[in-house]
Amino acid sequence: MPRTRATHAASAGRRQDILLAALDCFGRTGFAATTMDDILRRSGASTGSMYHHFGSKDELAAALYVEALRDYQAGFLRALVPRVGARRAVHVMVQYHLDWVRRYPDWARYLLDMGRHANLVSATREQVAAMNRDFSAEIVAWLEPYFARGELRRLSSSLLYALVLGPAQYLARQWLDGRAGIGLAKASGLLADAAWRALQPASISRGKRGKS
Amino acid sequence: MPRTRATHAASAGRRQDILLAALDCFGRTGFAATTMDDILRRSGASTGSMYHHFGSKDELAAALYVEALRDYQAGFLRALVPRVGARRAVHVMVQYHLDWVRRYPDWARYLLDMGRHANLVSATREQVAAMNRDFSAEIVAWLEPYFARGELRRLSSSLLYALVLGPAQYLARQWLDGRAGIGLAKASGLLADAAWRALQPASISRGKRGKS
Amino acid sequence: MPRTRATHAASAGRRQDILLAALDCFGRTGFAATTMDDILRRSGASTGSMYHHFGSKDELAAALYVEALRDYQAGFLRALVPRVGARRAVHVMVQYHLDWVRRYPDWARYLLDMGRHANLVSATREQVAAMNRDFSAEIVAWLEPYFARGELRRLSSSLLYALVLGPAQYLARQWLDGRAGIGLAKASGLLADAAWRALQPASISRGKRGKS
Amino acid sequence: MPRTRATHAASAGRRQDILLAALDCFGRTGFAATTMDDILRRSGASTGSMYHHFGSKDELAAALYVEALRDYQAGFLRALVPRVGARRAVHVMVQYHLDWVRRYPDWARYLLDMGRHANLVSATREQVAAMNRDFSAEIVAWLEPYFARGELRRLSSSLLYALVLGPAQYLARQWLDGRAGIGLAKASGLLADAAWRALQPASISRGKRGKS
DNA sequence: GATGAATGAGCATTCATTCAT
DNA sequence: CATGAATGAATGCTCATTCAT
Repeated sequence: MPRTRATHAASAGRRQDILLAALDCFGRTGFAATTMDDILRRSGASTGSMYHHFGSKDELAAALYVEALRDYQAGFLRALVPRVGARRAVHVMVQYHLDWVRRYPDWARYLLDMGRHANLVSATREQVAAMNRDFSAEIVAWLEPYFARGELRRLSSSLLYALVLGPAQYLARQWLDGRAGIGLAKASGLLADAAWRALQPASISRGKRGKS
Repeated sequence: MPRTRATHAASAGRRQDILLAALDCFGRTGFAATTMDDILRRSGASTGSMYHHFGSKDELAAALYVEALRDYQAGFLRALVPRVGARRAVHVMVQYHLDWVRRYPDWARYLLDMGRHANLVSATREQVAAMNRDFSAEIVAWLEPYFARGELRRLSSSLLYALVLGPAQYLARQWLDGRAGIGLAKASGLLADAAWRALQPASISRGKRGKS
Repeated sequence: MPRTRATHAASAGRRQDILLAALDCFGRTGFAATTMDDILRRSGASTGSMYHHFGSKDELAAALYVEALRDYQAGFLRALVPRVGARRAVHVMVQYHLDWVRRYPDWARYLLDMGRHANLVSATREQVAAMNRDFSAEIVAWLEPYFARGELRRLSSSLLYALVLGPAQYLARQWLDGRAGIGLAKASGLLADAAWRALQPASISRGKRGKS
Repeated sequence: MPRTRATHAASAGRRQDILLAALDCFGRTGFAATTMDDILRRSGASTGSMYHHFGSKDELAAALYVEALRDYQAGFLRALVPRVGARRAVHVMVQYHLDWVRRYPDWARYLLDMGRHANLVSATREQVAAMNRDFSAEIVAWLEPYFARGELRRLSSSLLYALVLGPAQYLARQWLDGRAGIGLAKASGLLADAAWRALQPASISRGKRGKS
């Protein structure tokens, strides 16, 4: 995960090398189109070594996915400073998201690409589901005061994320593909503001409504 | 939707059969994991026939992509009725998007999945780029009056799409994966409204701003 | 065969077009590596038309082979003017050979390439064998007077051809591959002379012989 | 002859097995008509093993070609004993050639068949060209004294080979196809003598010349 | 832990040939 | 005679994975 080397001892090197090589390859060509050989060559490891550390391509992909997700979520939760205003709260989430993508584009790309069709070994699938559950719960708990006070609309989590992260995600995808005409940092404020508006209690623009 | 241009006789059948079979397979298992044999079996065509109509797996995927994109964009532009209010204009776009996804989930899934890593033959890549360029230009032209009158914020197209379609896209992805806790039709109004709020000229919620 | 068009009526066109296209393709890439489609494209004919005229790829190749062989042999026999001196007789054969190769390089290449592994339909195989038998017989008959008079060594036909045509053939192969440092016409006299020397009755250079 | 360079351990086995199986198959049915599966079955290797050692069918064919050529040329040069009489020198070349064909008919067949249309990977093409260049240079150097003393005609190498090896080559082809009415060993002396005559300085039979 | 030769099922694609129009 | 869509067996090659050293 975002740390580049030497997690504990110096011997974690091989494992980490492989992980990073895989990240690079998957990011470049996608999971399916990447061959174990590609990863082998890029990491400098041997076939045997590779299978010693990761039992299979799927397992490797899963380990990578968990690593990425863990880092993203941990950072996210760390950013959730308590007792800020509602507007600040929304901004924090959007900006963390864009920031993380900007700082770890490879990991972001991977997380985004693997979201669907994730070839997750069933064991990992459950682990990921749990991580997402916990993550979501913590966020909701953090937001609860704002909901309770009516400062933010209480929405189903699907809608909540769609409104808060949807625009950021959309732009992030474009940016990662080199097709966004604007930097993520620059867009950050605007997108955060849009999310903030979206979460305002309902009354805002009703006046202008025609028939619809 | 995705109707073939009915080549000459009524026998556009084979080609279309293959196209639809491919759509189904790609949607189910993804491009890379789908074998030509899967498509063969599902379409009832023979290997030779398949390669007679489409030169390769990539070409087939590209043809499918263009077909999907063409239909999405054509419908989108048809929905852009002129001279409606600004609010209505924004709603139209969001709702068309969600509607299309809801009515053609297979095509939507395919378009979404192929967005990145698109194995597009270089010839097709250019065609797609041109389609997107034209499409974007028409939308911007349609919105121009609203920008001019100051009814909608004039933003770069990246940001514009991020704000308008971002949330819808986010939810659509979840829905297509069966992970959205809500129907697309039901969410439509809310997401459209959020987009509308996002595009309001800047002053709206400034009062509540702290320092940020 | 070496005539370019219109053997009889104007309708022989298609057949001849195909034949020539095949010759060209086989010569370029070899029989096995040439696809029926290559020939189709080059000849402008359609699949059906092609199979109407020639039942199969092998049959086409066989027809071509017979055509080439017939022309080569007919010309050869025509060149065998009677009652010339022994030396002249030998020269005639070598020079005809080189001349034919030089004038019909494509046909020569084909004949040379198909000599081995000839995918000849069994019917054709027999026909070719007969043609060769007759051809050989006529040559031997023509040479008989020289043998009888002791002006040329009487050798088995294998050896005879090896001595007479071997050098010419060797150079012809190189020339057809663009690897001969000399023109065929220029080499003609020298090779013919070598053949003539080779066929002299045995005594010539004995004086110089050591033990061998 | 074609012994592998015995890589390291005694286990050069697999590679050599495949090489020999390929030689056999190519010789039997020709390069194009031989399938990788044929070679697989005959060698007892697995698909993967085969492609581990040789990257492709073409590469395998090229490796085989180089092996054959190397052995032929090395043996040839070894046979060039210095300071023998001119006649003996010519005999040595012709006889080595026929001898090699007789002792390694499979390799000879392959070399002969692959001469044209050689599917040589471009890397190999250059290597082969270099081998031929060097080989030719050594032969010419060896013959130089005879040329200098006027004991042999100084000819371009194309012509030289055509005269010396042409007849032998012609007969060898027939013999390899089972169509020569005579054994190679038996023909050897006669063909060598013909080459010797051919290389004599020009004056020999001029007296008999008519007009020509 | 590391190495790399070996495995073999599976894949995209080719291509001679057939046949309905 | 001509056309070209359709056929499907066969082919070269890939690639995740195993295993002996």
